[in-house]
Amino acid sequence: MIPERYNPREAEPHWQRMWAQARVYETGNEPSAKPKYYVLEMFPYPSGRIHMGHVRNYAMGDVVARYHRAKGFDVLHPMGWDAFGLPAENASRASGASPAAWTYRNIAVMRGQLKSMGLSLDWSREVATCDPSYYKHQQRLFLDFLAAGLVDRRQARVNWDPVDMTVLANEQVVDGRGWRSGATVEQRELTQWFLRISLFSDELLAGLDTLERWPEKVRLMQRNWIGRSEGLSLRFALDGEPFGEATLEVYTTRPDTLYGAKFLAIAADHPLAALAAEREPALAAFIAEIRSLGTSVAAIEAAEKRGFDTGLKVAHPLDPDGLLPVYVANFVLMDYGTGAIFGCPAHDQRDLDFSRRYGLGATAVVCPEGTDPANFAIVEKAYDGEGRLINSRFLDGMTIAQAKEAVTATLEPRMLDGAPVAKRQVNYRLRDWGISRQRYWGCPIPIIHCAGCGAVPVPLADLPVVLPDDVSFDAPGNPLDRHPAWGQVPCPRCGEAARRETDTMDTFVDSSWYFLRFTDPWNEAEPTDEAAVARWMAVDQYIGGIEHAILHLLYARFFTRAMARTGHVPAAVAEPFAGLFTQGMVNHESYRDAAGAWVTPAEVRIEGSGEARHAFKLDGGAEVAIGPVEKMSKSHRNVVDPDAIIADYGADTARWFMLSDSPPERDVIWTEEGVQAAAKFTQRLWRLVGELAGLAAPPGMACPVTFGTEAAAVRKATHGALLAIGEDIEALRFNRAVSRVYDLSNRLSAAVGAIEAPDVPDDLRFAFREGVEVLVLIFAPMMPHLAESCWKTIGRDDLVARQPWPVGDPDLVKEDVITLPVQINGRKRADVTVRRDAGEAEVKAAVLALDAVMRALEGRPVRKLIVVPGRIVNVVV
RNA sequence: GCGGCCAUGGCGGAAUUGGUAGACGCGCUAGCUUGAGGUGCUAGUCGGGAGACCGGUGGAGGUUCGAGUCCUCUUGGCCGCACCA
Repeated sequence: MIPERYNPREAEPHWQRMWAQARVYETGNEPSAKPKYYVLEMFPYPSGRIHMGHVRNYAMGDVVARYHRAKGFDVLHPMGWDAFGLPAENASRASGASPAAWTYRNIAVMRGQLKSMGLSLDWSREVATCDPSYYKHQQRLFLDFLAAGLVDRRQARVNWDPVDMTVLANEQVVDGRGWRSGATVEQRELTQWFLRISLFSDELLAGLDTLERWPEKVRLMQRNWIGRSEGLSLRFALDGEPFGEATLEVYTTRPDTLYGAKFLAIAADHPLAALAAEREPALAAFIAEIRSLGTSVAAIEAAEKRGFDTGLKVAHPLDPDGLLPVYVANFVLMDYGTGAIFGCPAHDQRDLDFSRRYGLGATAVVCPEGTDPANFAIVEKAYDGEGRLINSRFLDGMTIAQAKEAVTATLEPRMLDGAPVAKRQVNYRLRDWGISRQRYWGCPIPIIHCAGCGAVPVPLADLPVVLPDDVSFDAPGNPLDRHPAWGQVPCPRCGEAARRETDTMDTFVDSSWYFLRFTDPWNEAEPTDEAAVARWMAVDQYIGGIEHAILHLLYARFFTRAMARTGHVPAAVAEPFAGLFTQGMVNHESYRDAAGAWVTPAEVRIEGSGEARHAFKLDGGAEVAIGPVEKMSKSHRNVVDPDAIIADYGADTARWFMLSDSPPERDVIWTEEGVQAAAKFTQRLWRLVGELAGLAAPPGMACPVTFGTEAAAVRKATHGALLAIGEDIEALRFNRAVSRVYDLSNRLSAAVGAIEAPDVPDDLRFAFREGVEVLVLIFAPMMPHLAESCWKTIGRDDLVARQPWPVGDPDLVKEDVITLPVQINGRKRADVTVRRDAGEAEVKAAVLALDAVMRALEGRPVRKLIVVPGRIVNVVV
């Protein structure tokens, strides 16, 4: 009988219905004796359709979820939508549909696509951040943060995106351009709401050390982003107290180089610069010029150190006779440290560049060990290495660390204008998080501005502040500002006419706590339920793209702490994500026609291979140039649509291919050959399982007492694969897990092929039953639909999705006799077969008796004989 | 500029974490089968050599009985931050 082909188009929807009916993937919050496991993939933005990156991300998460479910865990595996954001407004502007209608339509489409992937998600916990039932709680959190002092409202120079007409966080400015629009960012003064993440700088930094299951790369990026530095705040006496100012304060991490100071430099925005500019028009012009360059790409690339002498002088704190000039300089930042520095040209490259331009000199005060100070001169390159102090009076001969300590100890007790000259200070690069956005499609900030009472919180009973439906996008800027009625409300405190805050929150706020909401999404009264959070948090395995290494993950870590402080998260939950995995991208070849236009893979036919590989347009047959392999992107049109692949080959094939070959953290190249191979393998498994169904014992046969050679070999392969694949999945090495399935199917296939007699003995029939069940169960996390169909074929009438993970027996994998490689001088020259538990002496004797060893020795004596038990033997001649 | 990662057959990659380099897949070669909508099977596939054997993990050194794995230098590629005092 010719076995029928496996038809995923029929089987996949069938099993998806069966799973849904049996509600196998829904997880309640009622108490359970099982250990919990929370696996989460970064939730998608509902852009319209899922892409291959989603398929890869969710296939990985689903393997982890299904494996842990089989291992006996209570698994939480939810899904939702990061649904606020600019594209909805842009779509609205283009099509006229409201952002809400556009977003919910996209969610419906994408939910259907995710369901067609057969993911074991608990859809009963689905949330969308744009839904009032979600953002109501976010507004509550904002108000609680405000009451707890974690929110600030202040004037701030902000990054303004002139195309999107909105404020951007520092993190959203990439090379001086808006992360979304690509427009050159301008600086503007606006009143903004800030979340005071900088209060947690130290905690967020220290917490990184506890995140052992995070990639080192991500921890390092966050460490650098927080940017802790230890230094000294130093107050210089201003000569003659200009403008009534007695001192100028600078921040330095190198107080040891104080005797090398040649000048002070202040930022263009420094208050002293403004005062000096009032009496010096040329300085005012210089400041205006610096500001106009702002953070533009041109300014950063030019990177030329420029300054303007204010004419002010300060006294050197260790040399009262020495006066230093004060410059306004373009490379000094107002929002780091005190906005002022002292310049030591010999030991800082920027200071040296500046000094050389303005002829301020450079005195070396640190000399590398082993170099004669008399011959040590700084010309073009500043020296920032280790060494001993020179030209520094009482510091001479000290190491840098000793000199830092000596300067600090000398100046700390000294007073100047009623305050210590020096103060130890820790600085951070991390700034507070400006969350105000002048957009419609975001979470409204629940504040009412009253002329008499100021910024008044919306009473909790009035939440949510719901976005109005009737808005238009025919003018740039924020439609909420232009809405005739929405913003006009009475002040909750005095009852006078007042105005709603029309700014909405940065969408990164929405994604900073969704993983907490998933623990109890049904809770209408509170953002979270303490017991549910305690039960499910932390997320055991979080999976997503490396592009979120800093922003999203840092904000989520901050929110977890801020919510703990405001009573929404138990204090025991220190970190939100115990394990983090960042998966690679999905790449594809790109194609361009003769006119240079990008052509999609679906429009192309490939012929030949290697050098003779050519691509032709399906329509017309014209040859198209095969371009480099790069990230799938709309702009280069090198995208493959998951829907088309699932319709063609089935979800299991797409999932299997996404998990094959490339290690999950690395980029994978989507190829037609790869999909074909995956599709062929599904059919091969189907045929093999069909054959084994005819040869294997019925389910539940008692284990025979003894096994013959063939049956033992089958069992060895089965249990070997089972033990290995469990380790691979737990370590997220999906590519190796895939190769184990190939390997086991090859071995079972060979065993079937070796059968000669029509009567299969009982021991082998048992081994085949065990083998085929294990085979199906170990590929089930990756190809769950095929697994269900195979399970039925082998006479099981329950669901694979409900089966426990089988238990491997390590004893079956071991052999009674083992073959050890024998090296002579580190090179493999022979094999030796010994009993598994043979002692060292026995192994040595066996090795020395080998023909190959005697030949290789050629009568020379053995200098050393190393036996690594169970591994290898090395003969040193 | 500062910080980090990576380099293994024609290709994606594996290597029990210092112990037989190239598992598994793709591609390719040969043969058989099938015979028209994504076939299937068998054998081979790092290089040299008929062979025993010799060489081989970007390059050069080193540590070690033993190095793809550890150390130093070097070449190439990728990523993050970017005037942070």
